[in-house]
Amino acid sequence: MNPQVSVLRKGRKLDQVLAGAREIFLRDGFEGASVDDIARAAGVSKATLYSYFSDKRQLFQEVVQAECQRMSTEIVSKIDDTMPIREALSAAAYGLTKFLVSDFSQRIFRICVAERDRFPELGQAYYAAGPGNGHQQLVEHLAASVACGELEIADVDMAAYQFSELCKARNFSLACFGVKTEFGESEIQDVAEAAVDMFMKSYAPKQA
Amino acid sequence: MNPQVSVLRKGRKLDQVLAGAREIFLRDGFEGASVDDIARAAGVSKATLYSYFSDKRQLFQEVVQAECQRMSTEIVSKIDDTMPIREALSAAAYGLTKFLVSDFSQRIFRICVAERDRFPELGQAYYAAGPGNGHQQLVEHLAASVACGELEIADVDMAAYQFSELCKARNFSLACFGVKTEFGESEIQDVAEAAVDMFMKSYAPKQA
DNA sequence: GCATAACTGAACTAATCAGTTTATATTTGA
DNA sequence: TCAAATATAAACTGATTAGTTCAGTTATGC
Repeated sequence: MNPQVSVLRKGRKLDQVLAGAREIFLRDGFEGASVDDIARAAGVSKATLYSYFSDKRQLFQEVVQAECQRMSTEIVSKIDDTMPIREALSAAAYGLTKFLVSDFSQRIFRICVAERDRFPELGQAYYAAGPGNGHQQLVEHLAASVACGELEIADVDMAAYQFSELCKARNFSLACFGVKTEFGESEIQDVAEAAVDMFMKSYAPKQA
Repeated sequence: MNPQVSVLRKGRKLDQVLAGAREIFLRDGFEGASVDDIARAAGVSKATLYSYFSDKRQLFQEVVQAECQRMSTEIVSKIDDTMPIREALSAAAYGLTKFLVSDFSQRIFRICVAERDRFPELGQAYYAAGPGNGHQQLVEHLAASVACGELEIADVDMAAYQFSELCKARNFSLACFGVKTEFGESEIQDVAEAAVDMFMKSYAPKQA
């Protein structure tokens, strides 16, 4: 709703603190990050840091919330309504497949998963801003394509889940478990194309 | 290779220690678990614990390795060759969909992801014993079905990845992020059926 | 230029936790 | 039965870290 709702003290170094915290939390996670490290990375004294935030927890939440907002707006800004469905899906599949194995996305994912017990609301907020949001967008596009006869889908909601899940085929698990961390263009394209192929074979009306 | 290769001192309380460690690590993760807690849960003194294991790390590795073996043999034991492909896939899809959102599987997954930096080889071992192993099994089955004309698949490897990924649709992400933790039978069945439907539409030859 | 708010650095507290030590007790097996 | 192996409880070390305090410094607005 309101992007700047936080009631943080204003002050010269607030942005520095947030930037430093973002860097260290993203690198080390919540438990792994030490407040001294954050203060050092931010170029700020610990006392200053604690004048903005009541504790480590609050600082962490503020950082992750900001990241969620960043991502959410970035994802939404990339949607294109004018293409025919296959092209639109190809573009979406490629973007998603690539994003899912990116270092940034993997780090955020790991933090959310790792801190699920300590911050139950964190994963939920991330889900809503990221995957949940994307899912909604996709459902709307699919429904529109069904309405104009481009697609034939009994359960649009499930189809949307399947689509995004297909973009995780092979690469995502490998990345999650650290079996493979770098992916070439073709490894991303292959998965994206296979996802679109499968999706279209299932849900595009056959011209008999 | 060798299931009992570990060179641990033998002694009366070894099994107790492992059981206690399993319980606490599974509950609290590596960093979250305290050795005192483990000793208490095992009904053993800390000194005894440290007479078996040189440090917390080694104890953790031993526990996770044992869990991987347990799971791997359990999964392999459930495979059935005699069914027609659609039924076999339905059975596999249901089993996998259910397993993926189980408390146990989610906990192991979270630990592997959370401790990726501290134990890079942990996620890799788990992947090999679990998802990787399952993938191999599936590839073989699919290849056999292709050979006898039941299926028509250009890229069997990719198809297998797609199949197991489809079983994660909707539920898995929700569980991962803690948005939803309990799933009813029908929520599992729906996903499994949708996975098989999509898979068959893509890869079962049309009887024209 | 000066009062005020913001910031610094460094030392300090209090808690947690991995791993060790020691003196004592229990189990086992021969 | 007795000696060796194994286990115990509890106190201790040493390291790390969140959060506080405070005397002194720097920047800002008026």
